[in-house]
Amino acid sequence: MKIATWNINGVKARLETVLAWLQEADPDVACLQEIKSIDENFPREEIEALGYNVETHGQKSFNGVALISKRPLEDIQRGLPGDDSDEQARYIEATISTETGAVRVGCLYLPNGNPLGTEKFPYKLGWMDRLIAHAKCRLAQETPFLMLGDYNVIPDPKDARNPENWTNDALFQPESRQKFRTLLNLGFTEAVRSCTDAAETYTFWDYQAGAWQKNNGIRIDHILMSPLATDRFSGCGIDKHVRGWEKPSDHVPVWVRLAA
DNA sequence: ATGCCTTGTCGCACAAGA
Repeated sequence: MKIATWNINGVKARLETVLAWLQEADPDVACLQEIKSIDENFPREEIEALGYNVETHGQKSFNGVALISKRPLEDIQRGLPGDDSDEQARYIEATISTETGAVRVGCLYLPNGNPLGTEKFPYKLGWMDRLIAHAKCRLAQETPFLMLGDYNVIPDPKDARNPENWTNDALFQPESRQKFRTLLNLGFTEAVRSCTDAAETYTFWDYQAGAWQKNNGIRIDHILMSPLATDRFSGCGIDKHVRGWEKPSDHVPVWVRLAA
């Protein structure tokens, strides 16, 4: 079973690219972020035509997440618990049943948090606290659980080509990295770093200043697996070549493979 | 560098991203 995550930066502008990638990569489940669409405008028929079920949690203009799966998506949960006043569409979760049991999959778009010194950074940290609380809840349950998405956190200096350029950025603040470690230390395995220690392993390259051509990237899209999910983990990858396609997103897909 | 691109918006410049 192949489960992927990708921040597509706008489903309207990226539909042809998304369809091309789905046909090439053939994931069983895909978590999409930054759909930038309300649910009613999401191009569900085009994706259903490739054999997928589609569930969205969108909003106007910004943010928005979607879960697509060849198998049915059950027990859909929209929004991250812990703050009823939060109107930003950044989380959707569902259960997928397989021949060997169910997996619970959370698709997340963690707040960017920039610029520092505004209300955006405490919103990011508060959202991470809510994610930690929710993850504890899921770890206490029997179903294998994965959280995939755009975490907007550079975990380590080696996860940036030029870490010194990020010292005043919300993605690389000590508080952001600390909370990411707290989340991991609940008992999750981070898929990509469990596969490779290779330097220059990135998932995002800015559109500006030739970042892609210079390989000036960062690694901010992550897949966290609960112990029961990790037991079934058999491999992972980053579809870096997609960044070189026409009209690319600034992020590329990241995926894991689980037994059955 | 408050810059550089890209997307979406009841557009004709601006907000937001990272």
